[in-house]
Amino acid sequence: MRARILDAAEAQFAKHGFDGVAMRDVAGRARVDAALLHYYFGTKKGLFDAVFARRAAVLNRVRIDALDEYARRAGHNVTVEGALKAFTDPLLELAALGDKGWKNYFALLAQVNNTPAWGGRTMTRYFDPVIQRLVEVVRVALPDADPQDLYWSYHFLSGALTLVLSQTGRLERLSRGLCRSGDIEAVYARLTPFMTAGFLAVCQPAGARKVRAGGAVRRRSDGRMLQAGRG
Amino acid sequence: MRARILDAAEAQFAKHGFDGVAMRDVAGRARVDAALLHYYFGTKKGLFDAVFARRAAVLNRVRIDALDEYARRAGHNVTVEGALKAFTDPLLELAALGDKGWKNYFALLAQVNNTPAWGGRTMTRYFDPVIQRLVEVVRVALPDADPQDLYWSYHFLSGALTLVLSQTGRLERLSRGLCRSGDIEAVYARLTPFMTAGFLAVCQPAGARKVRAGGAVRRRSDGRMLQAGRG
DNA sequence: GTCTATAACTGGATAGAC
DNA sequence: GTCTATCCAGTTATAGAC
Repeated sequence: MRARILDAAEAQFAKHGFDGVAMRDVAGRARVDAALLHYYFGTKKGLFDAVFARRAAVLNRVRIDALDEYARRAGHNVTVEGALKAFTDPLLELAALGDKGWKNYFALLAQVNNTPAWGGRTMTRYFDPVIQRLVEVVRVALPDADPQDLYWSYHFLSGALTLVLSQTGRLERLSRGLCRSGDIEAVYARLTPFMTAGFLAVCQPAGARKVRAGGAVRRRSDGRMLQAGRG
Repeated sequence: MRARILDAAEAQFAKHGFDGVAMRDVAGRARVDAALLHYYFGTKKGLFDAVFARRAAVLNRVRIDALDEYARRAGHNVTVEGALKAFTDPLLELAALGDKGWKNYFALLAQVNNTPAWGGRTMTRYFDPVIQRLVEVVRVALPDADPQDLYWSYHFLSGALTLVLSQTGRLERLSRGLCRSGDIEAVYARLTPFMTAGFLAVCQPAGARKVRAGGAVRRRSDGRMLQAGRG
């Protein structure tokens, strides 16, 4: 019963946000009486928090496990790519299950992650430990990286990942049907390579960085970029 | 008067989203009578659309101009980095002005971009032309790139860019004050290098791609990734 | 634990005076 | 163009029967 309410609330909050959802709607979709929601969860905010916390716990466990497992197996041979895969793959696997609940939850995360009023606080409260663990593991691969570069790089990854899972239909429209945003296989094939290259470009100290052909970048001492070659 | 209402509405919608804002609040902050909002904009949705459209027009003009200008000057020597800079720099410059209005607007964009119910449609309606132009210009640098790879890469960029501008305070908290999300100089220094590397890693056809040391990736025919070396 | 009824309030929107 | 007054639909939340 509790679960049915949480499922319905999750779907509605994911689609319309906290303020766009009426307790009545949730009760109707869950096919329970409206007063029950208050009996179980007290307030609307209580219901929302319960929705948010339920899968956060699961998500954090599988990701922390994946990161620990990867760090243990890789030892000193940790790579940026391996660390990022350990962080994102468990999430993509859940998204690929076809489970409506997880898809809704990820769409909810995308909204919260971009909600100025309280989104930052909420994401911090629930997800900081796993992200700090990710940064730790990446640091094994890039021991000389500037922490600021690592955090900014993660921030870029976070934005991309949440938008990918946000189910807005944006990509379909933009690509005129060429890409489907629910196509997790397509994300698997591209997200980690993209992000790995990004992390390396930003976080690898200048001395250790290989200069690549075409569009090589070099960091100046003040942190601004200079474009090498023809601009 | 219209402008004062739009400014107040922009700030409120940016912070709390469409459903989190009351017309009364907007009227109060704009210090005008509540009935005036309906006189000028008809409905709440009419007000929201006016807010959204106002700066979209400005943003589209400066970005299209920057892309055209860059394509003209670079000719056949277009680089991915140059194209991405032409696309993002005008936006970052507006964000760096210190103008509260633009900051609010970008936070609003971040929310809309991640709103499942109608965000995709809205972003498409207002911003598709400039993005198609970006893809066109990037294609001059990567003529053999698969369009799907380009659209996915843009999707990643879009998510990162909107989160960066979303003003949630997330980055501050995560980095324990080491980074400030409003620090546009820091974004300048990192966003383009990160995204350029990502685009090249994903969109450069395998034949033309240099294999990099450490964490090299190869695409299989089915699009899945294989990690080279120790995983 | 569950449902009925309703309190208490806030929301968008409008009619009509000036 | 602007403001007063108000309508009324929809909201969260609770009291109390069963």
